[in-house]
This record gives sequence, structure tokens and C-alpha cells, in this order.
Amino acid sequence: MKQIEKLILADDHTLVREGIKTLVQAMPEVGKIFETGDGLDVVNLARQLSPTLIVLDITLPSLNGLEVVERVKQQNSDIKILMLSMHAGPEYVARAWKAGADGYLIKDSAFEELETAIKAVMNNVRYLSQGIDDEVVQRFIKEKAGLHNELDVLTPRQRQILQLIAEGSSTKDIADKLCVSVKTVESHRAQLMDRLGIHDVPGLVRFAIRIGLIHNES
Amino acid sequence: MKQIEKLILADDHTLVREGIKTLVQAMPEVGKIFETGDGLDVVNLARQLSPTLIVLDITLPSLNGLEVVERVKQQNSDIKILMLSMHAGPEYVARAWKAGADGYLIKDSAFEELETAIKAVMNNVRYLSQGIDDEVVQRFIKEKAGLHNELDVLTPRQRQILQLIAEGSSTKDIADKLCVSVKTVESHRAQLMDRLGIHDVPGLVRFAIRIGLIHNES
DNA sequence: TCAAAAATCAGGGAAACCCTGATTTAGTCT
DNA sequence: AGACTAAATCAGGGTTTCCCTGATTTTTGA
Repeated sequence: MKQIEKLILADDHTLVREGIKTLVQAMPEVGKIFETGDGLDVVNLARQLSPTLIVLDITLPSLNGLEVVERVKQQNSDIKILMLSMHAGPEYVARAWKAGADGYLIKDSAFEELETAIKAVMNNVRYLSQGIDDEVVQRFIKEKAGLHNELDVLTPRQRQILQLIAEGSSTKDIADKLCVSVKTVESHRAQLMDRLGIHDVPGLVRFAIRIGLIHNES
Repeated sequence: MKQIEKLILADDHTLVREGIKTLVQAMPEVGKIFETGDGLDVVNLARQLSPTLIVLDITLPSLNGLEVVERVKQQNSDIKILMLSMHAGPEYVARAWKAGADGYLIKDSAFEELETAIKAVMNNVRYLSQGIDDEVVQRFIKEKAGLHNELDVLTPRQRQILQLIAEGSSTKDIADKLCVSVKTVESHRAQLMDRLGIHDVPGLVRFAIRIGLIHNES
């Protein structure tokens, strides 16, 4: 495989970063490793060093990982970028994809997968972490092209029903409220779950809170 | 230093866990390392192995790290426990302290600090991560000694089942995981819903997020 | 205008939900 | 020690939701 002369490793948790560093160091292809826990630093380092590959956590201080990707790729699109994230949801994957990432790996993965992902990315093959439904993501990307709200994958009706579910309404309540049959509501629910790649009600609630569809005072 | 014959390493993200594992392996005092990403597994492993030390992430599926500490310490208080967390807030530290943890380390720390923390804990010295104001924590513990957490209306079992529900486990999944009948789980759910005055699953999820039983950050 | 997407609905089996119970164990109070 | 209380376990049985595979009508976009 192509040699990775310079690699930037970015993760805001030092301990986690050092851990992954030792894992990566075990790969013979990898040369120098530069590390940081700050988003802006990554952009600056990338400009100065022109690294071969960047392994990048999504959650970063100063500048979000997704924005880091955009800037780095704009400066030098030859730099390969492998995203690292805790989240497997299509909304995150799609955003990373759209920002220009070459690979997306969830932190649940094993070291072997990290190795595989790096090799894939270095060979110009986009890598998607195991356990992520590619079709859902693709549809997400397609429908969302140019849009900023993750809710835009849903139809207005689906959005409305998602909100009612998350607010605690039962299927029957929703049916009554919208003056449609229970079956219709069930159909919408199944449909929107599919599109979001979330297949349980608690997951829907967490999603709705995360994107601000419903509120959760604390 | 005393030899650490058996060490259990618990973190829900495999990649992070493997990374920290290689770091810990570099310490000559450390012998066998067992790892898992599930809270209940830690409790079971601890009972069967009687490890010298457990390095434990707070955020764990199935059973919260804090409750893991309580159970493990109850079974065998000789087992040292070093908590690992992303949060430096006194509320987290105080809860860990109260649960019986021997050390508290934030993931921002460097490897040297992990080493220092492990050594301190093994010498019966409580270790607190750098950057945490011990006085604030002490005052927190003192003032909130009664810790009128809203969770206190629930029994441990109910708390655990609430967490599993909020994480998205179905009733059957929970029953299997806890080795009880579906009916028992239903009974607990009804009971805890009654006590919280929340009568739908979405409401439980919102509650769990609000009080920090589960996490939902982006 | 024509095809795709959205919105509506059905049947049927499995699972979850919700009520009213019961039993066993463990801790508390007097 | 006996009585009381809380916790954890489970059952029966009726209602509702869940999930699958469908279908029809309306709307919309190219």
C-alpha cells in the first residue's frame, strides 16, 4: 500500500487520542503522526504540513469536525480524511459525506476496521463503517442535497407525526388528532423510521430532541 | 508497586477501549486485561474474576457506570475502581465519589496521568483528575449529602429498567438481558411510570435525558 | 403527461401495554 | 418475635401497538 508519510490525528480527548495513536503506530505504512485536540489547529496543521491522511473526530472544540473537512478539502483536496464518530445515524454520516470526508468510522469499531478503513481511503475507496445502512444514507444524501435541516428527509406529514410521537402521543391519539386511521399513522411511522434509520421509539425521541424538534427543559 | 494481576477495562466504544488497552499494556505492573463495553458485563465479570482494578467509563449501556461501582463495591470492596469520564463537572464527580469510586479521571488527560491515577488508586490513595476543583466537589457532596435526585423515588431495579427502556431496548430484550420474565419487566415499567407520573415511553426518554441517566449530545 | 413520491388504508400475527391480582424475600418498627 | 412495609418476582387476559406485506388515490416534478 501507499506509504502514509504524515498523518494528523484529531480527537479532543487526549487519552482517547493517545490510545488510537498507539494503535495507528502499529501499522507499518504509517510514518509521522501529528496530533491535536482542536478543530482550528487541524486546519492550520493541514495547510502547513500537507499530510497524507487526517483521522478526525466529529466533536472538536473551536471548529466542528465537519467544518474542518470542508476547509481542508477546499485547501487541498488530495488530503484524505477519515471521520471518527460516536454516532451511526444517517444524519451524521450524510453530513460528513457531504462535507467531503473519504471515510466514516464509528468508535464502536474494532482496530481491524480502523486499519481496513485507512487502507480503503488511501486507495480512493470511500469507506463506511459496519452497521451503517448505506442505502438509507444514500437516500438521505440525495434528498437532502443542498439542504441544511436533517428533517428535510421527511415529508411534512412524517415530520408532524414524528413530533407527536416524541411528545408522547399514542398511535391512536395521533390518528384521532389528525382524523386519519390508525393504519395510516402506523404507515407514516414505519416510513419515517426507515428514512431516519431509527427503529425504536426511544431512538426517535432522542433524535427529535437532538435536532430541536421538541424541547426538553433541563 | 503492587502487581495488577487482573484488570477489567470497560468502555462502550471499542476503538477507544482498544486504544486505552494498548496504553495500559505498556505498564509493566499490569497483567491480564479483560474488556467489555457493557455495564452488566462488568458486574458479572467482576464477580467471576475478582480483578485487582477496574477502569470504568461512566457512560455504559445496560447499566450506568455509577451503578456498576455500587454493585461491584458491594460484592467486593477490595476491587479498586478508577472512573473514566468525559465530564469534569462536580455533579458527576460527586456521584462517582458517593458510589464508591477510588479515582476519577477525565478523558482529556494524558497517558501519564492515567498511569499516575492507577498507581495512586492501587496505593489506597484517592485520585482526582487534574483540572477538577476538589473543594467544589467536596462542598457539592456536603451540601447535597441527601442528594435529592429525582431518581431516588425509584428502586435500583426500576432505575436500571428505565435506562434500558430509554436506550431503546424492547421489553423482551430487557427480560432476556436481566434473565427475568417479560411480565416482571412489565411490572417494573408500570411501577416506575407510576412513581414518576409519566405514562408513555417518549416521556420516559425525555426524563432520562433530562436527569442525565442517558446521554444525547451531538 | 407520465412516473415517482406522498398520503391514505387493510389484514394478520407477534409483541407490547395495562389492568388486577399473587408470592417470596428482606428490612423495619415496636 | 410478630407485624408491617417495600421490593422483586410472576400470571391471566383484554386492548393496543408493532411490523410485515400489500393496495389505492392524490399530488408533484421533470
